[in-house]
Amino acid sequence: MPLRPPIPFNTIPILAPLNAEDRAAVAPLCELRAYEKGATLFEEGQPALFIHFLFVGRVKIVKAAPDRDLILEILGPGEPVGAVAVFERRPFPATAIALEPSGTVSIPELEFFRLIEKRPEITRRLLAGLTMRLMALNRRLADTTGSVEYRVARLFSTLAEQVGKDRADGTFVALHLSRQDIADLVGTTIETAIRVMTRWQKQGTVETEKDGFLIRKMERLREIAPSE
Amino acid sequence: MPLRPPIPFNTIPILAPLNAEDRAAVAPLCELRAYEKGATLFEEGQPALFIHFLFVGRVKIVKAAPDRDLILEILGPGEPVGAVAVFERRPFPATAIALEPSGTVSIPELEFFRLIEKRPEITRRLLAGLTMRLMALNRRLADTTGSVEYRVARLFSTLAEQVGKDRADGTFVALHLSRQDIADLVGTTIETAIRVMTRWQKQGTVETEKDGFLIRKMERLREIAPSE
DNA sequence: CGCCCCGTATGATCCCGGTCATGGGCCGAA
DNA sequence: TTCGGCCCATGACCGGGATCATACGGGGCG
Repeated sequence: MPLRPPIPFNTIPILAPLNAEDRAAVAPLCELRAYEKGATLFEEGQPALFIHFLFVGRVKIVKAAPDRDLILEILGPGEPVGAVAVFERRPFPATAIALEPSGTVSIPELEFFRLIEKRPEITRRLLAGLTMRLMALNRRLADTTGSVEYRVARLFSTLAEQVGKDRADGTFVALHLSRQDIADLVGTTIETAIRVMTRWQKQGTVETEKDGFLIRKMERLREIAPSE
Repeated sequence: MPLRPPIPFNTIPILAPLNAEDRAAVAPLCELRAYEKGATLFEEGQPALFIHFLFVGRVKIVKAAPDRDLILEILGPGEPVGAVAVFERRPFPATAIALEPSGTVSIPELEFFRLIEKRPEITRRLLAGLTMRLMALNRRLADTTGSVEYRVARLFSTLAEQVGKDRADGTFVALHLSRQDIADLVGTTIETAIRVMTRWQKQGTVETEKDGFLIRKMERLREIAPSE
């Protein structure tokens, strides 16, 4: 039962990068669908004719096992449901069932791909959006790993490459960051940031000066292991 | 200086999903380029004519600031360099400079998009690959947050929805997982996993049976806070 | 039967880092 | 000048979890 209210593009990250014009082109293809708890969105083996994006609710992906079903994943709002199968033109490899009352934006794959072949801009924007999100996520993942000391060390290595000015006694970073700033940048508390900085101060690795930092022993910074 | 040796598709996640046929189609467009330390890949404002993928080395993205350059990011092997600008058909918004001797796979954007318009399969595979990686990353990010107890609680909630069989005394999960398995699933050590399980055993939340687990107090599991 | 391996269990210890409290130096405003 | 704020520094303490060591029970197997 196709409906015609506005499509919630912004709650669907994959479609969010589309501009107004693209959206106007895509919108007529979209159906908004509602599923009750326990309803089946699609079943394993069916041809993947629709790209579904979940915008409210929760859906489980299950694979029928010999004795009992096996849940592969549980998807929430914003996530694509079965999109990979659609893109790869394969039948759905598993079954999707609503765990709660759920709503999807569903697009017939045939028309969707016909559209993006006619309007390559859309492809480009989809690729751009996905690429950006991937890079952002990668960064977030990398930045939350490792010990605090490791993260601060990476921060200063980066700063050195950025505004680093080589001097006789080391590399000077002409940037006044408060301990609080450092703590925020690496995601810790001010006390821990202070402790790291004073430790480095004492061992002559990095010194805090009036209007910046002097990195005396860059090697020392690079030697610090993630320890995780 | 275009070279013709094999393209390292597998070190470039965005291109990795392409199959042999696609690769054969894409390969002739690719140039392998080498940059010395300090060399410029492209400069801010230039039209984005090439998609670059870094397969060895390290590249910084800098934006010229009034006094000093500002490093926006540092990219490593496998990452696209300036791809978003290419996809969106905009001039490069910043400059890319090799921090180390680096190598890229570079593809002329015009020919690349001409190719994928001729072979929509490639688009589909690119979209599928990106979507899969995004979903995987999202999951990893979500699953590394919170205390161990919280993560184990989530694991069992999920299992309950999966193979949960309601009984008079609770929900039975007919799945024999060793403590080691549990530890691996939530990313901790075996001892910590054991401690959580014995704690729950004692307080009658989850009991380990011969060939599965009996969840006696599902509410208790849901009450456990992330604590982070 | 005895031996050994594997999985489970538990205690001791240690480290990292967050929280709380306290104190000192510097500076601008009253 | 004095007072209140802000930033830096330091110590005490605690909790989560990793690591190490040890112990116990149940099988398979020579």
